[in-house]
Amino acid sequence: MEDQEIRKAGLKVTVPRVKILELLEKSPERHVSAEDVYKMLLAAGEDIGLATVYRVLTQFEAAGLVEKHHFEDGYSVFELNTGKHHDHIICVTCGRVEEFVDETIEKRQRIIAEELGFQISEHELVIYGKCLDKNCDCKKKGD
Amino acid sequence: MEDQEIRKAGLKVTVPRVKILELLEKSPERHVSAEDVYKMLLAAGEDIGLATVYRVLTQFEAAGLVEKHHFEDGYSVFELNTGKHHDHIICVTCGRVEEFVDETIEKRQRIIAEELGFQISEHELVIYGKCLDKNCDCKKKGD
DNA sequence: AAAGTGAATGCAAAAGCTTCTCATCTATTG
DNA sequence: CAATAGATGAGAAGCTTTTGCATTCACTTT
Ligand SMILES: [Mn+2]
Ligand SMILES: [Mn+2]
Ligand SMILES: [Zn+2]
Ligand SMILES: [Zn+2]
Repeated sequence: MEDQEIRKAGLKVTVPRVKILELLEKSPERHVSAEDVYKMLLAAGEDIGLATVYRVLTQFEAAGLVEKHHFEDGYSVFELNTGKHHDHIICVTCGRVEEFVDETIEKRQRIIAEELGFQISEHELVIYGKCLDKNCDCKKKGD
Repeated sequence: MEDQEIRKAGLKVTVPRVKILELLEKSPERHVSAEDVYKMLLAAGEDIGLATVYRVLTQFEAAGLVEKHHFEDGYSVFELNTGKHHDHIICVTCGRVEEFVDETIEKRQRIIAEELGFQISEHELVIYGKCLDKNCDCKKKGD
């Protein structure tokens, strides 16, 4: 299943690549760091080096299988590329990440780029805030 | 002149702090990395350590005198805080940075945060593209 | 099915950016 | 001008990410 995607990317179908892609597809958390992936693999009993995780994620990104983001923390996070662009809003308290798309914002960006004489290649919009959800983990002080 | 701003921030008025603030005010490039600041100081004959540059910039940020951004390059850039929020569009070819504000985008963000149950603390929007300006440095192949 | 070949892997080392430690120095106050 | 809390520079250390290299592996060819 994943095999075809990997092959299509011009990469050999190896255990690390299959496991990493599976993990990205099945992980409960869509947005994971290389370290996260590495630890999850370890926990799952896989013996895959951190360098390989970085290499594979980078190759997957180049192949368009995953996307890399820089949420202001000092490290990168990866997520499966769904083919549909979206932006992010992150809770600075609990780290929860929600995704959204707003066509008005997207359109305004195209207009702005046009006005300023730029040909857009991509953009990154991240909103930071506190989630007000009373059921969120970050509200449960004593559990 | 800068002295008052530094004092107001609760910091002692020292040579490194004054020089760094002056540099940020006078630099032709608004968006500079810590390394940039360090090298410009060196070039100006000032003997200020890189660690001090980082410390001072961090303190200035905490005091609201400067802002820090993470344009996807792996390092941080700083700029004088004008008090007016703005976003950025960057040429991936020449690195030129333009600033813009779009009230429609700002408003939509507030609505989205509201809908998703977040209380916004800040946001960062960066558009990447190629500048089409024929007079831009990145178009002058043979000069 | 076995061999051959280039690609992929794991580990350790190194790189790049940023922060920390600590001995020395300095701005500020009285 | 002495006293003192705070600031500095140099280098060590910290973190994330990349790289070098010997070994292993996937895929093709016999
Ligand atoms: Mn996402
Ligand atoms: Mn700016
Ligand atoms: Zn968007
Ligand atoms: Zn904005």
